[in-house]
Order: sequence, then structure tokens, then C-alpha cells
Amino acid sequence: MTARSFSPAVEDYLEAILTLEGENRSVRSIDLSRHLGVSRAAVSKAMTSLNAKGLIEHAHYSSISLTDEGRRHAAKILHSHRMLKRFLIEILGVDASVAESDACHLEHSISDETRQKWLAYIQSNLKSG
Amino acid sequence: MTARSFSPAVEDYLEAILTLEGENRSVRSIDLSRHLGVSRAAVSKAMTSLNAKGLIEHAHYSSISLTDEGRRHAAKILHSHRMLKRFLIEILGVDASVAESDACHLEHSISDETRQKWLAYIQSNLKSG
DNA sequence: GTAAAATGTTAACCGTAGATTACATTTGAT
DNA sequence: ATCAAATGTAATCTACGGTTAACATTTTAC
Repeated sequence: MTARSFSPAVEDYLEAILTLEGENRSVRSIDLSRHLGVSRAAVSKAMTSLNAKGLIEHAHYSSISLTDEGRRHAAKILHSHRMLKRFLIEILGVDASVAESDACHLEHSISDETRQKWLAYIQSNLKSG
Repeated sequence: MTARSFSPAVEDYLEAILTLEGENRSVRSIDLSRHLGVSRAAVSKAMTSLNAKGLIEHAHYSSISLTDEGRRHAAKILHSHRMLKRFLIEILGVDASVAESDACHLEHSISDETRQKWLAYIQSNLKSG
């Protein structure tokens, strides 16, 4: 159940971990640091916090993996991001780099209901058209 | 010029001031406190900060008004809010209360380019339709 | 005009999330 | 295996944005 929600910062870390998982064998702190443009220390502190929230598994000096709950939430954010970016580019005609930047912020701001209806709308508006 | 951007919290205060202006003769700290659901102390601190940023005028123990820059930014946020809410309700079919809540967050997350294209899209999709 | 109530401010504190610096640990080259 | 480089952590600091409690000021009722 745990239907609580997380801060944009927490969601950014989760999304980054999921994204990096697809590129690397194991996700290290330094990867997140580079990907998100924050210090290694900031990542270290954040990982302690995400671990305490049950969103990742992370032993001292070892690599980082998502728990089931962390993965579910990360996937939701990543899907929202991709959906919104596609909407902005393909339906509104927004420039790709602006769309990417806007999607990074918008992804944290929509409810489940809205996300579902938005996705359906995009799909029906791109299939036809 | 001052093309910088402001935090969601700052934008919420600006939007609230503009909204309350339309209802009251003068906007007081207590009005913002009630409207936004934060303490009087939080409003007081925020007003000091908005004042320092040149977004409002506010002498000690007196009522609050927007500067030109504050008003411009407040109007932008309020327009974004209304536009997004309308999009969510009338185009996506999202429930009104969910749309209101989502719009409150989304309004802080879109660039000028996106806002303009979105507005045009909504208008052409509701005029016809 | 004065006293009580309402409102505004300040001070002290909390939590989040970042930075820098210094130190700890792990990794990799030899 | 050892040492240097890379990476991870801890300590300390900053800024933001909220809280409560105490105090200041203004407003309102009488």
C-alpha cells in the first residue's frame, strides 16, 4: 500500500538509478554524481536516506540497487518523463531540449489519475493524426 | 530583463497575493496565512524575502502589494494554473479536484515556450472539437 | 481612550538538500 | 603485494521553508 509520495530530489535519484541500470552492470555512487551533477558527498547522504526509506539496497562502499518499491516508483517517474517529453515534442511542437528540461520538472507533478489519462490521450492522438 | 526564475514557494506567494487582490481591498499577512495554510510567521519571513527580491512592497505592519515585476510573474503563474487545469479537465477528462491539485504543482514546471504552445493548443482544440 | 483581541514580527528550532574539506576504503597498475 | 588514484563517507557549513512560542503592534469593542 505505502501510497505516500516522495520529494523531487528523491524521485530524481530513483529515476537516475533505473536509467543507469540499463547502461551499466552495477550502479555506483560516482555514476549518480556524474549523471545528476551533484557531489559524491550529496549522493552518499542521499543513498543513506533512500536506504532508510526502503527504496534502495546499499551496503557501505558497495554498489546500489533498487528494492521492489524503489523500482516501482522509479519506473513510474521514468514513464511519466518519457510520456511528457513525447507530448511536448510531438503534440505541442516544443523544441527537444526545452521539452527535455520541462519534462524533468513535470514528471514530479502529476497524479496517477492524470498520468493514466494523459497517456491514453497521447496514444490515441498519435496513432491517428 | 531579470529573466531569473523563482522557487515554487515564492511563486505560490505571488499567485496568492494576486488572487486575494481580486477579492479584498488590501492583502494582509493573515489572508495569505489562511489562503496558503501556513503560519503567520512563515508568511512574515516570506514577505521579507519577497520584498528583498523586489517582488512586493511591504512596510512593517502594513498591507502587501505587488511590484510591477511581482505582478508580471504572478500573472504568468496564475495563467499557467488556469490553463493547465482547463487542459486536465476539458481535454484529458481528469476529475476537477485532482486537476486543481495537479495544476498547483504543474504551474511551476513549464517554460515560457511550452506555456505558449500549450495555450495555443488548448485554444484550437476547444474552439473546434 | 483603554483594554482585549487580532495580527505581525522575531527568535530559536527542525528537516531537506546541497557544498567543501578531510579522511577512509577500494581499485587498479606495476 | 604495494602504492597511487579513484571512489565513498563523515563533519561542517549554507540556504530554504516550514514550525512554535514569546513579544510587538494594530485594531476593535466598549
